[in-house]
Amino acid sequence: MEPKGDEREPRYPQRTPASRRRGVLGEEVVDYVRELILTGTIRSGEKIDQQAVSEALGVSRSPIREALVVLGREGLVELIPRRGAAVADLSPEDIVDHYALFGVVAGRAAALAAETIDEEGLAELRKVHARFLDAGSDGAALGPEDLQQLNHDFHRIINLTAPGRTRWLLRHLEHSVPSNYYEFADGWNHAAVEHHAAILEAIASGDADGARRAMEAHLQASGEAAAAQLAAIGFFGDNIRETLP
Amino acid sequence: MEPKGDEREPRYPQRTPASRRRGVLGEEVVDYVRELILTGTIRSGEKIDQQAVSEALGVSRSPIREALVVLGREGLVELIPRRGAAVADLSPEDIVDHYALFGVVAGRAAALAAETIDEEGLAELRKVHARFLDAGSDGAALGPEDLQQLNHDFHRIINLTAPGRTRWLLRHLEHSVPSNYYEFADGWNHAAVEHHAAILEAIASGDADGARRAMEAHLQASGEAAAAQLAAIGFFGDNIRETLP
DNA sequence: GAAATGAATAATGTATTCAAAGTACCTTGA
DNA sequence: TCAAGGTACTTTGAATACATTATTCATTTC
Repeated sequence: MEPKGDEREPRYPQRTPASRRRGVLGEEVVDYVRELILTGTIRSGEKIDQQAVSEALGVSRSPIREALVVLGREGLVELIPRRGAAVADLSPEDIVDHYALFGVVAGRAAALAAETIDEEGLAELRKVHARFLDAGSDGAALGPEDLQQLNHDFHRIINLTAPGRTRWLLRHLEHSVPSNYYEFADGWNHAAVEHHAAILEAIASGDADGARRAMEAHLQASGEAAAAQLAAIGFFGDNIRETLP
Repeated sequence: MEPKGDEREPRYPQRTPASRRRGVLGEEVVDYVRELILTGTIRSGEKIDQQAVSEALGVSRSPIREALVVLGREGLVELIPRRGAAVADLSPEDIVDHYALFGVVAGRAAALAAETIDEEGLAELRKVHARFLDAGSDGAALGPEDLQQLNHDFHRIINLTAPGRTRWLLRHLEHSVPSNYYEFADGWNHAAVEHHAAILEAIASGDADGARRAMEAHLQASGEAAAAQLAAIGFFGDNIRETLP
């Protein structure tokens, strides 16, 4: 049977943001659509209906269009003039590649950190890492989002030593890709702790090249974890058959 | 005296593209404004009036807004909700940093090229480089835009060996920054030839790490050239005093 | 019965309109 | 003279309207 349903299939989860602050509606829409994509709610190649999104969010098509253009630039959405927008057809290799790029850029930031970080920053880095370590061993029962936050803090402290443009690029590379490993990958927690330890050690001892390599390795592993997670939630659409024997 | 003139000051050079292909007006506007910024026509911090651009190009404000959002994401324009858009306040250090990032990403591509390039690609690379070399020595009188093109081809051949996402990022990093060194920097032609020679040699001999380092060095030098050029055209606005003794 | 053509329908890109917020200017009072 | 406050004008962001192009579906023809 086919649920012909209403006028328009409610393909997009309705959402009415609490604070509808005028002037940044486009940003809200970007986040909304990005989440739909990264959670596998809409799949690779699937078309994105402007009016449907517009109705789901209760805003006009203008902010929707802005958002789609932005996501097009991010590479998460493919825009074909006069034919509309579709979720970009990214392969697992693309995700791994993305993280490799993330790695070389974050590696550069780590190398800079090894050379320029001050005592205060280093102390903070150790503190965050210690809490991260505790969580892994036994103690405090930290949820996935806590680990998420600690991981984020760790990287942020390092990246703060980098020049503005580098931080800017890192932000962009981070956003257009899933960031919730800790809910999924099982051994990830343990692996991440080890990676962070290596990065911290290299930075603390002023070993720029070591810090770079450790960070690159960390993000390469992250890339594989991310690709696996995306595959698990069906992100890769039909291509999933390509990744399974 | 103040030329109060018409209703609105024609601050922006008028332009009515020959082929006004419907469906990509936003892109045209992006290119138009980007050029205004990178040529120093509008300076750091200067406000960008939507209606003025709209009138200059003869299109409505809708595509203008889309374009400004895109340029905001590129980091060339700063968007403040409800207050409008202004040319981003980039410093010479930001430009150098941008090229350093360009360098690590292009370096990765060069390293991959050293490992994976085939005979055909290598032959083409040599061919392009040979023409580049000729231009430097004596022979064919090549204009700046020819050199520009040869330089672009050289890098494109290398980047073609890289995965899709890497090429995507390289495209973006390239676009948001000036690319017409050859009209400006005097010794640049000579320097670029040497850099390219080193890169080519490393790639040809399969020396991935050497190719990476050579490419990074090349783009670091490019960054300094670009910063100097931008300073020369007054890109940095008032901050230019910072760069002069 | 299948392919092709054409009208009806839907969706896109751009223009226009409208309300809210910002800016500038002018008055007024100390 | 200068500061504070209010009013008029601009400009922005979002919504709506419109024209054009895709797409769909039925009809026709081979």
